[in-house]
Parts: sequence; C-alpha cells; structure tokens
Amino acid sequence: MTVPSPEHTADAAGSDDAARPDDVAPLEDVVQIRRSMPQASVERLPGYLRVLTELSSHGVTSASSQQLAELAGVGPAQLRKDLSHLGSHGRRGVGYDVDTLRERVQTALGLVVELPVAIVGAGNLGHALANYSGFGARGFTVVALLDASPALVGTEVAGVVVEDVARLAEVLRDLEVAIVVIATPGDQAQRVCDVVVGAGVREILNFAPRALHVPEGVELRSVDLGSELQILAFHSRERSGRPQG
Amino acid sequence: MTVPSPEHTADAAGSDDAARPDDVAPLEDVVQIRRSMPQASVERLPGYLRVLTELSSHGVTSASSQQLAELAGVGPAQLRKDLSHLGSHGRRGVGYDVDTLRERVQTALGLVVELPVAIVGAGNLGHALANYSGFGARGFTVVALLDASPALVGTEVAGVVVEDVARLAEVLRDLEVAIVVIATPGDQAQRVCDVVVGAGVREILNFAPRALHVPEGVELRSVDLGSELQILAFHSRERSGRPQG
DNA sequence: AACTGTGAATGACTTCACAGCC
DNA sequence: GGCTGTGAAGTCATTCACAGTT
Repeated sequence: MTVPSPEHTADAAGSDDAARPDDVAPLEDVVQIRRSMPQASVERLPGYLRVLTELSSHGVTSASSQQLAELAGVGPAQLRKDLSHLGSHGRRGVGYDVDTLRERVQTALGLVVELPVAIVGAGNLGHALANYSGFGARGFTVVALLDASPALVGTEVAGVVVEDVARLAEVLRDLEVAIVVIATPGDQAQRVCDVVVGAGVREILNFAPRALHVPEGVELRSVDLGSELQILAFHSRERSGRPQG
Repeated sequence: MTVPSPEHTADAAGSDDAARPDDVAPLEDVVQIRRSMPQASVERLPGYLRVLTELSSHGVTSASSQQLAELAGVGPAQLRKDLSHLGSHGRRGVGYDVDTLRERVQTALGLVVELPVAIVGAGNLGHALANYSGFGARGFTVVALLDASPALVGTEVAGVVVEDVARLAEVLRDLEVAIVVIATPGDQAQRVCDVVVGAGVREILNFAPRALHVPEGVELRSVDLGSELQILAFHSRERSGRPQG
C-alpha cells in the first residue's frame, strides 16, 4: 500500500525513518475515497429502484415514504434518510413523485448506460447466471463467458460463445468489460481475480467460496451460497437447542 | 407510526412451541430473541469454518489469530473477538488448535447433523442450486425440489424428482425440512413464502428479487444477484463520473 | 517473547422527534 | 392535517491497546 502524501513531509525525503518512533501522522488516513453516501444506504438503493419501477409500471405516480418503505421492507425514516443523500426530491405534505425519483435513483446507480459484464466459470452456477434474465432486465449485458474446460470452450450459452479462460485479460480489454463475475471453483478464484485486476477491472462479484484479496481501490463483493445456509443453520440451532454446546 | 405486524398465520402443528406467555409487554422491547452473539459475528463464522477446514485438511494443527484472519480476510482483533463469543479456545502465547476450533465453530453453526433443505423453483437458478456441490459438502442435503410448471414436475434433477408446488406444505412436513430456498420468479415469491411459514419452517433463503415479509421469529435472508451488480455499478460510476448527477 | 481475551474508545448506522413546508 | 428532511440521540460494530497467560 503506497500512500503518496506530499504534504508536511517535505524535508523527510532523505531519511526514510526505519525506526519510526512516536509518529504523529497516520499516513493511511489521507487516502479517503470520497464516500458521498454511506455504504449501507447504497446497498438499499437497488431495492428502492425495484419498488419504484414496479409502482411506475402499475401507473402509480406518487407515493409517501411510508408506502415505499413498506414495499421495500425498511423503516420510513431510514428510507427518507437514504434518499436525502441523493438530494431533496420529495414534496413535504405530499410524498415523492415516483417517476422522478426512479430516474434519480437509477442515475445514482450508474445505470444510464448498459454495463458490459463478463462471467468466468461456465459450470452450473455460471451457466445459470448467464441465463438469468434479471441481469439483462436491470441494466447489464453479459458480453463474455469464459471457462477452463475444453469441453465447454466453443459451445454457446445464452447467446454467447464460451471463451478459453486463458484469453481472459485479452477479452476483458477488447470488450471493455466493467464488471466481472467469478463463478469458478474455489481453488481457481484468486488466480482469476488477479488476472481480472491486472486487466484493469475494478468491480468484481465473487461467488466462489473463498475470501479473495484485492488491492486498494477495487470493489469486491462476495456471495457464498453455502455460508448463507450456515448462517440460517446457526439461528435454527439457537432456537431449538440451548445456546452454547 | 403504525407498524402492522399482526400476522400470525394459523400455526396448526404447534405442540411443543408453547413458549409464549401473555406478556403485556409495551412494544418492540420484549420481543428480543436472545442474541448470544452479535449478528455480524455470526455472519463471519462460515468463513472461519471454511478456513479451519482447509487448514485441517492440509495437516495444519495450530494457527494464530493473525494467520487465520489473513486467510479469512478480516482483522486479527475482529477474529479474536468473534471467537471469544464461543468461549475461550485459544492458548495465550501459542494460538488456536485448528481441529478443536473447527469442531467448536461447526457445533455453534448447528452443523452436527445434516439439515434437510427444500428448493422451490426449478428454473435456471433452482436447477443450478440443486446441482451445487457446495451444499452437500457443507452439511446440507437437498431433499426436495418443487416447481409450478407441469413440464418440470416429475422430471429428475440432481437425484431428486421435481414435485408440484401445490404439494409444498405437505412435502415440507413429510420430510421435516429445516430450511427452504426460494428461487421462483418474483411475483410468486411472497405466496410461496407464506405457505412455507405456514408449514412451520422458520429459516428461509430468498433469491427472488422481492422484499419478502415474514412474521416475527422467522429468519429470512435475501440474495439478489441483480442488486449486487447494481451496487458495484454505483461504485463504478462514483469513480469515473463526478458525484451527483 | 508471543499471543489471546477483553474493556474502553472509536466509528458506523439506525431511529427518534420535530422544525419546516405544502 | 400530512409529510419530508435532518440534527440529535441511541444502538450496534469495529478497532485499539494492554493486562494476563503460556
């Protein structure tokens, strides 16, 4: 982690202290990605967008925070605070204009243009993801599908020809892929991840059951189906058995 | 503030579940499931279990919080605090015994016995989930797969014959299903969910792109693939474009 | 000397409650 | 009257830092 901080350390160029006594300046703090919105709020925006899209398609033009929150499964105060980070778009005493707000949320989420997605791993899960209509319906296009198995390379899945994963970096650059979905077995995930990062992609969604390491500045989200079940199992046990074994 | 949660679906088979005295409790305060462990810690346990299992299979018998944390992708202090909720199992000056700790975490997660899982929806996703080896490998058995489509009912997927979703409640009770995975289209998810809850199942994993409502006491986790991509898209935009549109 | 376990400090997120506007 | 937008208060989670143990 290299942190260039050309501020008050002007004369310290020669003596790069190895001992480092009681240093007063925590250097790592300087690099702050400007978080215009709390992460927790960002994670709820897609839910709001879904609700707004649904209402809009049913011809509803206006809704209160109460109604929207109910549909999205959150509290009204939380929804209002989340939306307030996008600016004021409601009308006091009235509510929110559904279409205006929908566009606003959509813009905030960067869904103005279709984003090209590549899926690595064409096994069970990769296959299902490529066919998943939810992607196309929500602003993403699967432009590439890659796998290591010679049996799969060259076959067509969901209208896309499966490429050899050896060509990964090349494909990512040629197609200007914005987001990569990793759906490989666990033991290949980190290697694939490194290649993806090396190719300049900075948004990764990982389905492999491994903790992946990415450099600063790369956004990684992980979904592990097995873990989800295990978390549920914890609560199941907490209920029926007594706590602590 | 009207919080409508009067749903108490007629739980017919409630014989041993008599732990509900008539408390004149004020509001939200009383309905506290005894959280022996913070939810955030629970959500990290599966990751620790995976690391411990891996180390164990490689013949490693001991590890420090530093090492475990690195592999799990968290900080050492956080890992220690998480594990402390399970009791003291490390040795100061030494570290943790891998096998002992693995068993302890496994027990805490309720994975002593195989838990029977049912999947509702045998489309792309349900199909992939049924075939997903990660489930079987981590303490779960898919005992039923159900769908509404006559074309699918009766076919065999992953060694299980697809049942008609009309028989859902019956199947759940007959097979004593502990956890239900909902992988239906969004517009059927709440209906399925209600049946599942009515049948007495209290752990639900939802993949449908809808916010589901469940009564108090039912644990619901939702994974929405489209939302995950949208969250990544947000960060992608935050980087390249200027903030606020 | 090395490392855990944990109170205390900090930080993040949620909820409250009300001023301001329609 | 109804509803949003938001500072303030409250709750939950992470990180620090060190006493305690081997």
